[in-house]
Amino acid sequence: MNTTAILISVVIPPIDGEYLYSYPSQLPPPRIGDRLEVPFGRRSTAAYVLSVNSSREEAAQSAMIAKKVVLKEIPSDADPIAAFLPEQLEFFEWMARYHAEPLSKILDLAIPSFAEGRAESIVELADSANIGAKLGPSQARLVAHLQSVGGAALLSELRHDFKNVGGMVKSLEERGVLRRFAYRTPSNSDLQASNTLRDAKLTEAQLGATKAIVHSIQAGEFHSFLLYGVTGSGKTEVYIEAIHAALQCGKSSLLIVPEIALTPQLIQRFEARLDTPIAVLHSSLKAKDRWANWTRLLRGECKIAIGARSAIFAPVMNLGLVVVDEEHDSSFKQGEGIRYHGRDLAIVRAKLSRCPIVLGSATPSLETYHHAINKKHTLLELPARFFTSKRLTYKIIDLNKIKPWTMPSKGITREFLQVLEQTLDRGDQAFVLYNRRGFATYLQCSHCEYVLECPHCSVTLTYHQRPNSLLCHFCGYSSAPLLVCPSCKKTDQLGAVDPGKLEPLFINRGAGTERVFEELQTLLPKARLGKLDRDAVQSLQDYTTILGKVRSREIDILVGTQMIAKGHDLPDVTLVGIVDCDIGLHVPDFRASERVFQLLTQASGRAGRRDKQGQVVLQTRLPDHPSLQMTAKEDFLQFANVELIARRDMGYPPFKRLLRIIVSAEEKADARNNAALLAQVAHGLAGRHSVTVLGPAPAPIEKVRRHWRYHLLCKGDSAPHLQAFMHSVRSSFSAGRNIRITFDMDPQDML
DNA sequence: AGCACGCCGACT
DNA sequence: GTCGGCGTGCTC
Repeated sequence: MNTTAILISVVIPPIDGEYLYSYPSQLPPPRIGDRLEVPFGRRSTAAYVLSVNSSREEAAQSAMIAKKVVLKEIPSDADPIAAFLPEQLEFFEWMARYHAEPLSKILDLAIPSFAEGRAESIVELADSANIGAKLGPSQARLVAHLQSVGGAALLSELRHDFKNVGGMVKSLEERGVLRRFAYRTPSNSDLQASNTLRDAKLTEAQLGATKAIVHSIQAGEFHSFLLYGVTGSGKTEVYIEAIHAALQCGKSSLLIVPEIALTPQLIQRFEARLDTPIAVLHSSLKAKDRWANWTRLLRGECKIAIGARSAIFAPVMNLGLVVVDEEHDSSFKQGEGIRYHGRDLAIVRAKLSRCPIVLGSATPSLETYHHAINKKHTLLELPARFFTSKRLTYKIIDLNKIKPWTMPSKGITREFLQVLEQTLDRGDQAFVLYNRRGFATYLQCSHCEYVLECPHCSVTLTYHQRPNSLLCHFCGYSSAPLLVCPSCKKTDQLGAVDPGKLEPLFINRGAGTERVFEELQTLLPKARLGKLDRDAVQSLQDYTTILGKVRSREIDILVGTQMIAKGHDLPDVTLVGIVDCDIGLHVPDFRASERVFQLLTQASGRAGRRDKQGQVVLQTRLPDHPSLQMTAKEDFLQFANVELIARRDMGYPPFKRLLRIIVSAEEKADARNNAALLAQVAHGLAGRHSVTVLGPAPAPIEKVRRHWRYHLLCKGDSAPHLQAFMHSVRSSFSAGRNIRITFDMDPQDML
């Protein structure tokens, strides 16, 4: 045996456990955090180096020898590339434990794919001539699925819904039924330059906040701050000053913002004020650029990283400060796969890096606020509106007291319309919020009253005029408008006989932004309307463009979903009208009130910046609801206190921690039975971990992408309790092959 | 996750 | 008979 051989220990995504290899001693040894190809089974696969030639390897090797396992040697053309920093390993390991996932999967999630290699495959149906080929049942299902989604799909997406995809695609490809080719990420044009921002003088409050943060940076200790300040109170200035101070200590900073806020303007503002390169980690950057920025951080060429949720994994060296802006934003929680929370991970990262973290918000999450009250976070307040001392005026319109026939249109009351007209007459602009896309929320058969549902999900199909189609907002399924009712088989006669006389078969129920847009166009024909929602915004570029049109006054009224609630300083917008404040209040979710309050408050903040008097119109059928009342009183504290009492009484966060376990399967009975079995195991383990288990119950949205879902809700007094419990459940329950079990630690919604 | 091996049902 | 479905187990 070669005594000079180097031993390395690696993890191999997505497999659990560490694997030991010998490394050619003539090569320079790899380093912790390197990524390299290793022979594994009869193939070669990517691996991440966890440790090199330590006593750990020696011990592991003895165990291997006892088991008569011969270590494989890494080929001598191995080309290890740095992928993460050794100092990040502790953080990744923490995350692996917290979510009870293999470390290798965490690394795979955290580290961007390399520019070269590993191209995603797109699978496309070949010409219909070949589809007549004999197919097995699952192959037929795959082909049918492809047909239903327009003939092509990403291989990785198919993996989601089918098992043994690789094998099936291979054999179907050989038979000419399918084609497979490399998918190239559509390129996103680079950030465009704009004028720089002037320096702003700090207010007393800003100075005080900055001082506290800088103190912790200099001391090199963990400290968490809640920077509480309304829109325009100048939180960004505090971030910039703190980052600047970190730079002067020779330390780096990491800034996490909601995806939608990651605009060129934001980056420019930081670049203009901090004379140092910034690594932007943007999910829609070209893979090559993303990797380039990642590498700049790895090499220490950049000392500042700005990005959305996943930027929390950025290899920022010698971290001195972490900032999470709009801390309450729900986009920090990953909704699929490993459901991590960017904000919570940011706190962990700061703790492990011994540096301060700043959580900024005008409407803090109740978790964060609660921790601030209990002195876990230090509260830093920026009280004054930076640009104006004028408060907003709020007008609550109680729709219960208004006769529908007195309304100028279905959604807009006379009073709201008047205010809109006055605003336009003054030469000002308005935002109109309607937090739902499309034209009609659902379509109902006029004959049998059947409501159209997505064939894959248990949600209604939304009618969109542009393009003229039915759309599932959950899975993205779309179809042309139906002319035959699937339930009573009656045919839509409209247009066929006498267009003037007949009613359409399906009646539009409920509204969306398209509908509100149309109503406003009819009511205010002279106004120039714009629309801002997911349908209008395909990329961040579109988002910036539309807001730019508002700024340049090409748009008088902007209609949109929650997207309009976050935005920039638009001085001439003096009216924000919320067509229906109650959307989102009736969903079966304990965070509903909190989210609605945040939405209403953030939207209101768009009105009347600078020196103009701003107005907010709130149309509602629940005029006494705290979410609405406290928005109108601008009283976050009272809202938080009311809501926190309810949370405590109900045993919800922040007083208890939650773990949601979702069991899903294509067959409803499979999902139900396995959920019941899992529940038995969970109930059995609950007591000894001081966890209580509720359920199983069907998930509020029972079916998603053809999979039926049941869930369990587990409550624990502390995260470690729940974590231990989750590990036990994981190891003592193995579900059937076609059953998927998802563990959602700290779930943000229960749908 | 792949990819083997290995076992059962409906076609030449 | 055998092709091809999918269950089980291993990969340093």
